[in-house]
Amino acid sequence: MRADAKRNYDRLVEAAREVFREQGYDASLDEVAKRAGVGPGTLYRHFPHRDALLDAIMQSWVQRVDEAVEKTLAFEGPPRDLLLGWFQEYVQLISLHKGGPAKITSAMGDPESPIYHKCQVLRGAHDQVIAALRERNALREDVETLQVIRLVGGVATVADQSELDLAAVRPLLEVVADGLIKA
Amino acid sequence: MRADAKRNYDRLVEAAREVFREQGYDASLDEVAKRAGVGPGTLYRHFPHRDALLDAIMQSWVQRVDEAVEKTLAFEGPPRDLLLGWFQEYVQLISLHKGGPAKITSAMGDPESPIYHKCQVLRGAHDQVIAALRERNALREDVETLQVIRLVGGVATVADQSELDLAAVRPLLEVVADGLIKA
DNA sequence: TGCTAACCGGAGAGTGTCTCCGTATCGTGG
DNA sequence: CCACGATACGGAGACACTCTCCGGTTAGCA
Repeated sequence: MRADAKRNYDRLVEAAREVFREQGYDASLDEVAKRAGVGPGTLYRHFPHRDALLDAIMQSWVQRVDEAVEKTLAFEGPPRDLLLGWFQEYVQLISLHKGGPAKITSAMGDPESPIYHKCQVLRGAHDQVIAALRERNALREDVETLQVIRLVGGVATVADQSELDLAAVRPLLEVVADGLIKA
Repeated sequence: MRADAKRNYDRLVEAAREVFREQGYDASLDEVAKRAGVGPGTLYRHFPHRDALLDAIMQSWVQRVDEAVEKTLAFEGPPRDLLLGWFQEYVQLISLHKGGPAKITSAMGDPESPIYHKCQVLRGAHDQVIAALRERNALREDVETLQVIRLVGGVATVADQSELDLAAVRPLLEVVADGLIKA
């Protein structure tokens, strides 16, 4: 890759991160190009479609996801609180910009999605947390990872679209957690 | 209202119902106008924005919602099954076309939304079902109607966006119901 | 039948997406 | 150090969608 190409690539990712955070995932891509100081042609050569840009942005997630999992697994309290804590981390992770939760949650179960592979990191994270709870025999037996992801993703999506704050989201997550924890 | 105006109004609503069902709530409004056999100007005079069209479409809901509530309240079995049955009715009601669940769920808590008042019918329906369960002392005390709506709306939204069938949605609703029913 | 308020619908401005291709730049091999 | 080919740049523009404005038309009443 030529030096100028790499420079523009990096600028575009950075600009996209900014614009998406400010205006949501529906923001104009020309705006992204403009802010990166390049023409639209350059943007579309590097990133054939919107999702490719999202994919690049999500690179930096991996580390943060790992940290969140580690923190969760180190938790010593009751299983319900562990699960609840993880849910809150997860909701924050996927709520980086407007439209994110919906995008990610639906990509999670769609191997055709351009960001499917990135989402598998999140799925693996869930697997680890769920496995830890199973070890303590705290979880209902018939639930699958994908179901948990969809439940929490649903809450995050609603929260995103209704612009709910953490205080409003928490009781929703509690209900989900209570429904998952063994009675 | 002049006869020709009413005729066009009705045609537009019917066309919108068709187009939204086929292509989702994001479909082109010019397409709706074309299918109704009128110009875009006529469409936008009758319906200043997309939501106004949705509002008109939702007119026919009221009756169906009432029927669903009645059916639910007549149910004699255990509270969990009553709640689950209602959830399924509700998800079907708001999943008339792609994008519907998200739209409705976020409008539910936003008095500024053009379809807010229509949504209050749905809210009233939830209130009735929840009141019935409270009477049986079957529900957790600290939950509010809006929270229940958001939880089920979240599941419906995810189902809509991931194109899940009823079989995939049911276990998700079960978790929510279990989290709401008194232990 | 004739009048007028109400309605119709197409042209077009504004915005966003995405492509094509002439031009500019990089970086290597001579 | 320079020249040249490969690579990348970016703006013009085709296309799609939303929404408005206004000249022409029509319904319905007197």
